Amino acid sequence: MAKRVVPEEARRRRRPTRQGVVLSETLIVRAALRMLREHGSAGLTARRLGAALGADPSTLYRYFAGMDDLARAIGDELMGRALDSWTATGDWRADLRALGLAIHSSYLAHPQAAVLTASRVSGRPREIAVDETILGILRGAGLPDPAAVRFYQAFIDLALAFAALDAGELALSEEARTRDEEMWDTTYARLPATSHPNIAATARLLAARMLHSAYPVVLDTLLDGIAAELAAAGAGVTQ
Amino acid sequence: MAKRVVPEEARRRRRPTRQGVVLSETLIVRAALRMLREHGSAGLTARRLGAALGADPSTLYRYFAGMDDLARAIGDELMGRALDSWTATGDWRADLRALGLAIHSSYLAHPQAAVLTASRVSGRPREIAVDETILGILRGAGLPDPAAVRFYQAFIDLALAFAALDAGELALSEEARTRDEEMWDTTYARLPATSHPNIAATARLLAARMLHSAYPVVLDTLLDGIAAELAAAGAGVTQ
DNA sequence: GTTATAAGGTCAACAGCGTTGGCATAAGCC
DNA sequence: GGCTTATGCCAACGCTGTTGACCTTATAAC
Repeated sequence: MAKRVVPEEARRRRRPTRQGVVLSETLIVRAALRMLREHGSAGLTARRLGAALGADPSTLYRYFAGMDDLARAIGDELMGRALDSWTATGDWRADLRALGLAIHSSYLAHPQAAVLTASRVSGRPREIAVDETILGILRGAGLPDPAAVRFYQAFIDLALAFAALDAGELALSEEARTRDEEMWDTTYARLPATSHPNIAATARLLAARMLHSAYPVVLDTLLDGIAAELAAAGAGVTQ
Repeated sequence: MAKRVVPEEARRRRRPTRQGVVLSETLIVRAALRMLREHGSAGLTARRLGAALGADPSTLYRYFAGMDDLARAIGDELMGRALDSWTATGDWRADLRALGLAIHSSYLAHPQAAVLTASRVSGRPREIAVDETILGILRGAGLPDPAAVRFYQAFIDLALAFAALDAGELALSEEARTRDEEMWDTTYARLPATSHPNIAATARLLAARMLHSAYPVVLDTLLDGIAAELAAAGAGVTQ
């Protein structure tokens, strides 16, 4: 267990490091994002982050309980950026679609960070703001509360799950990614039609399709499902 | 890079370890699964695995290029178990649904392993067998190849993405999980209705809902989407 | 101003990690 | 029965997260 972490808003004595840097939670998180981008998801270490900030590694433990806690803070930062890049229009379907894609692309903008954080619920303020927003859209569209909650969970889990999955691919090292992409040519495309008729028949389409995320496809089917529920629930709802 | 890994089928000289254990790829993978279950996803280390097998840690590098390669082998084992537990009925919708749930639950049966592997495409034989099966069901149902490929990707990515997400929750230590669940009571349920009206209004439903996976909900909407596509194609409507 | 408090910085050390190179040995081919 | 080499073991390297002890200085109280 860490000694004691003073919450950001209660910090008063901002003593600079030996090298003159004045630390703060957001400064550390930003530096961590930069390091993740430059050195990959395994490149974020306490020592390196300390060095980049001009501070001793152990200083980080004054701000976060451990590397895991730091990861959750990074996730919240990404969630906040998604919400900031989004604006409501009042059309529930367009708003949900845009918000889902915003979350997805906010995480994919920092794939190495997303790999670390996308599958963790942080419970931090910006994540809560996103939850409130989604629920508001669904209830505002006219869904009864049980359905709103059901689709809220499906929506946010879908966005996070695909963010993690797609980020995993992007976060691979250049070398590992080309090796993965070559696998389609060297392994899948060469399977004989006798043993794997369906892969052989669609190899060309598969290779082209695998370059894109499946998230938009699945998101749209989820939105279709919500629309169907709305049509069934509210008699006389225009389409 | 590791020295040279002899593929399993080319191994001839099965020399026992000092403690009498005769190693093999599957023996190592099984032991790794056991360790993951017992010690959590951070508990799988080369040294511990070596000790559990009665072998030197470095011996593992005769079988796998590194811990990452071992993780991919573990993923393939889980995929194989999913396929083994599944039987075809000829009804595309029932078959896809059962297969998706089989993959999901095969990974969730070893959440600590799933966290490590679910977001990696292994390209190993059993994973390829699953791919071939899914494509066969979709094309057999009558989908034209482009749609079959589109839904194949959506289907497998959805299964893997939710496996990873849900496994992440299950894989938390007992302590961390109860802390996460308490967060609903201590954080979400106490948000004032003035600042977070939608969360406040549905707090009860949310707490109940969050105990289940959203995967079945999303899977069913995807199957609905496939059915709609089939109906459109069957009616002579082309995309 | 002066002084007391403790926040917030540094430093050194720990145990454990993945991984490698060198070496020993025995399994199986000729 | 000897030779080759796959496969085991050992020792070591540089790295990691984390902690406890210590120092220093910004702020609050007087």
